[in-house]
Amino acid sequence: MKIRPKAPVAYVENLKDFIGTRVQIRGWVYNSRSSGSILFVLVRDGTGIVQTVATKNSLDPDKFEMAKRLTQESSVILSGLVREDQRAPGGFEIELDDLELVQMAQDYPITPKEHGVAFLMEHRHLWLRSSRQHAIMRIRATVIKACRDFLDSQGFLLVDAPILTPAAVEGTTTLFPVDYFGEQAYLSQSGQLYNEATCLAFGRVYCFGPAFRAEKSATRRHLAELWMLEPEAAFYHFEDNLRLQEELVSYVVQTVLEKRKRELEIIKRDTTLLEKVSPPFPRITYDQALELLKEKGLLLEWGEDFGVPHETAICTSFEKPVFVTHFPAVCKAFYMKPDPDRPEVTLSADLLAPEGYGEIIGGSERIDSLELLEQKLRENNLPEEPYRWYLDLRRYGSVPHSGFGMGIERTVAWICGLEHIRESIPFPRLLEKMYP
RNA sequence: UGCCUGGUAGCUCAAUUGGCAGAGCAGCUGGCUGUUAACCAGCGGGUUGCAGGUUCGAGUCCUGCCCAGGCAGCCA
Repeated sequence: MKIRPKAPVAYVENLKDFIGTRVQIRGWVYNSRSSGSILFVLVRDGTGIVQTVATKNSLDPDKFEMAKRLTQESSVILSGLVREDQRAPGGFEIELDDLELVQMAQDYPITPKEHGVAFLMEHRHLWLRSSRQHAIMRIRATVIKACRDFLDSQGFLLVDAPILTPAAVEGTTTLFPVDYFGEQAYLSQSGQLYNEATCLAFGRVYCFGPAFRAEKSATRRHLAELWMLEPEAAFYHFEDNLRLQEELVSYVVQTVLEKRKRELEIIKRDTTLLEKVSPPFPRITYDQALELLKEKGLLLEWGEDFGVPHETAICTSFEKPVFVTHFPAVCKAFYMKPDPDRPEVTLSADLLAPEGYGEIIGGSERIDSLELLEQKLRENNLPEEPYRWYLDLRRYGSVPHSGFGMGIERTVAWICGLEHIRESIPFPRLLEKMYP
């Protein structure tokens, strides 16, 4: 048996820097093909997949025998010479001269053939090892980084909101209750109200974290646990808010197109429409949206909120994301500021992503008048006591301010062209389903 | 919660009018020195979701239940 020196560890994504060098790769067997005296083992190391080739001449006989018996997803540490080879998928190949088995996997459930959604979801912890899921998770990471880079560069400060929030302030049907030292608490649905406090402290802020919705929604665009980016800015009016949104979304999309070209190819995303995402975005008012829907045969009474078919009809009428503005106060939250020229509508806007993806952002200018906010609480039958701190914000140096919440998973689903939101997050929490 | 579709081998599916439950992949054994979801030969693998009913005979028809997927409702 030949004694070989230890080679430096390389990662598949950097192999081009190691052509002609002997390296060590640590990873998992993705697939293998044997042809008697020559053997091809595809190995993934988390950064990519590389084809390794072993022959009876290149590898000791006992290691060659072991290589032949390697099963899918067995963990290995291997070394060999890196070289370019057009016959290898990815263009690089490693000629094996050493191989160490870490653990032999047995009967890996996800085979290289097709599988149904239910089976894959049941094995989500293993499904994440596939190329497609790798591509989506890398794009998700880029979306999040782009959001933060953009806001940081615009002078926004990351100030996080609490996840555990005190007893019922609004209806409790859509909240997850938790026991908080014997007191009833709830998982946060949104950081928005706390953002208003930090925005009056720091000027321009955002929070980024999970939000929890206990709604009985079992659709392809709902999650019980989702991640939200929520900027809030003092002295921002309605118009400033929309401009920030279209600049943010455009930056995120263009960054993904630039940095995740390969991943978009792996998931076969047609990027024609994504390339058009740049400011300004088209805008229609709620009233105009009703007209548009009427033309398409979808009748809606003034004051009714859109259902999924309505959102789909509106967003497929535009090539870019579209703002629907000035929603009736009756179908929006109590804190949204009424339009001074027309108090029955609010200075609110939803941003609908194209290609049928629908709402990815909801936002508004907030009520800054103490009297009006107190009146809205009464109109909505909300108790004043839990809102004492929130009312304080209008008592001590109140200013016009605006903000919005962007759903990360819906944004990722749109950018990746996913059929269902469940692929946009590592471990989706769907209606009454929490495994794995 | 309602409607629609489905549940057959570890996975993806087939099984004509109610008439012997089958294929590919995965696994195992063997073969092959450039494979590309490799290929070739062979082997093992089944409570047809569960319970009941109709029938000489049920994977197939009927009833109930369970589970899954899709659509909708709901949805700061």
